[in-house]
Amino acid sequence: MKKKIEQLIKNAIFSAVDAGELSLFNRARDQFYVDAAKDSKHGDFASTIALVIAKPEKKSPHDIAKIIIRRIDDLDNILEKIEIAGPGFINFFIKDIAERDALYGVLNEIEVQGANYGRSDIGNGKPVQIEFVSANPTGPLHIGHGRGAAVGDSLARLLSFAGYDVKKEFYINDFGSQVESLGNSIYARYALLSSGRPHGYYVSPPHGDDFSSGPPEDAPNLYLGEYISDLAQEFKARPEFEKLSEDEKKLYCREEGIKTMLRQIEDTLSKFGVSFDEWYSERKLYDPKDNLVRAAIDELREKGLVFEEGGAVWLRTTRFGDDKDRVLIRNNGQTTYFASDIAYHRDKFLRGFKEIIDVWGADHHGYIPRMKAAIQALGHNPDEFNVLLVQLVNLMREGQPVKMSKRAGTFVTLEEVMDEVGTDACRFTFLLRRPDSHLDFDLDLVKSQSSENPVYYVQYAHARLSSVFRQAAEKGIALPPIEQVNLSRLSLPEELAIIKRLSAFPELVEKAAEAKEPHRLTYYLQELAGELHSYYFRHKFISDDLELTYARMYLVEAVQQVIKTALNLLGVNAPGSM
RNA sequence: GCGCCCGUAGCUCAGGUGGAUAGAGCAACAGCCUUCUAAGCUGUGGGCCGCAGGUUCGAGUCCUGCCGGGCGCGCCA
Repeated sequence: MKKKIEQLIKNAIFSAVDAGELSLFNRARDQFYVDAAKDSKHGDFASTIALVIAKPEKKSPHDIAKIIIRRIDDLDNILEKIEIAGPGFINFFIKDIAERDALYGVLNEIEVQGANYGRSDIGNGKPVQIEFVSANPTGPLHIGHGRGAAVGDSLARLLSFAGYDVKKEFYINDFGSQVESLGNSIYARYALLSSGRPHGYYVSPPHGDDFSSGPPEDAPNLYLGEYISDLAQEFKARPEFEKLSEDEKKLYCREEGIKTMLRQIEDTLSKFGVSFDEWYSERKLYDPKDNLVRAAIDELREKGLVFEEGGAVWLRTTRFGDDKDRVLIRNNGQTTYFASDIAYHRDKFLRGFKEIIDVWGADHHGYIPRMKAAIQALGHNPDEFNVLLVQLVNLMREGQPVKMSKRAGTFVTLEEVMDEVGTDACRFTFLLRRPDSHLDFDLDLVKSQSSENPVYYVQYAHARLSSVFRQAAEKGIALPPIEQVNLSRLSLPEELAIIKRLSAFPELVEKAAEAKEPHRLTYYLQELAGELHSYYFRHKFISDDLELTYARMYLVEAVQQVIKTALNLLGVNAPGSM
């Protein structure tokens, strides 16, 4: 219906241009600023086109509106009337019959397309890669990773539904000092276990088992979490481990530590409903046979963007808007994290992705300019590389923030949070707000208020409808094919309003995908669920009036389908009963 | 000091790329289970959109300055 209105305006403008009443300027435009009117006094659809083009046309909006209206050719006879209102809004009133026919058509569409209703091809098969979580394999995932996982995974689902060819990737930082520390930490614990200290503490902490005051002074770079001593004890129990030399044991601690942590991370994410197409190891970038870091630096060098100073090798990122130039190779010969990242992102493009999305913690935002600069230095359009910032989560308990430090070993893991509040509530809560807004996640609140949690409100709508269908089945109601159902029995304002909302779903998907904002879906879901609950309370769906019953069954079936589809895009379950 | 993000109801936040009278949940108060699930529904109150200018037909939305909060500014990752 909206498309039809747009077409009418377009034709009217073109006709006016041909007649010389409007300038050619507007022919180039493909937007006609049509929107569903918020207030029914303003009709069904409203266009601001006259206001928008008033300036370049050098005419008053009112005059332009008059010209357009005069030239609108309502071939399908769908318009009741057109009005000019306010400063120059053009309000379209659709004939009742025409509007209702269009709405019933939506129910048909949903019935036919099922789970594919809302699917779009705006992505046009464009290969997009989205990298998220990418936590260091030096400890368990925490709640911040959970938020990144929920946002990244949901965005991937959304983009895929909108027609993009999406691949999800996890970047493993298994090279450099972080994993070195992991290995050392485990080995140190092991050494202490072997020296007869039963708990394997590196030093005796001043307050018993409590590391919340920070790492011991004589071992500032060690991870102190309980999982470290767990790993040490686990390795110590392995026969193959005890046979190794001390040097080999250190290596073993690092390598097996990484492996074990990665396995844990993968398990947690899988439990969270998140899987990846690719786990990309940083070590791969240093593979001697095709040293990608060297290749990346060489490429940049050939472009004359690399220079040496103070014994270090630099990239001239200031050429592309960065504050200062950045080091690629330190004067001790070691490459920087930045160098790895450049090689990694270069490889992403080499693998054929046309757009790259990175989901980062907001505390890394200062890193964006240099990365954008690097992308340009490699000869790419900076728009092909987008960073989505996810604000860190404040984990609360009883209204008090839970202080967490990986080093000190005091943190609540994502796994624990999931077990406490449930994965559905967890994911939905993360997607309730814009990713870049701060989020207080109070465990006790989410737990105790679980019955008032928006996720249950939405899921309940779905479950409730399942229950209705069970009732209908019990009563022996067999739904005839939709062509044989008199949908025009759906005439209540709330029924038409619900269908209208259903009809808005495909556009919502497209807009949310374009804006990369999955949280719009959660808002839509709450609104739709609200309308459904209200409708349910006021009207019986199953009644002696079979014709009406059939029509309503198709309506609520469509509602259930859209709820299910949208929940699925969020990675949240749509239960049949609760 | 410089840079980025944020400031909307008592609280937590939406506000679709500038549109008509700024919304929702929670909290508060008053009601609704002989009815397909009360994890639900109905109603009420609540606002200087941080402040001050600017851009234009029109600003919560865009620009500038200030105030207040968060984060970042390494040859760390």
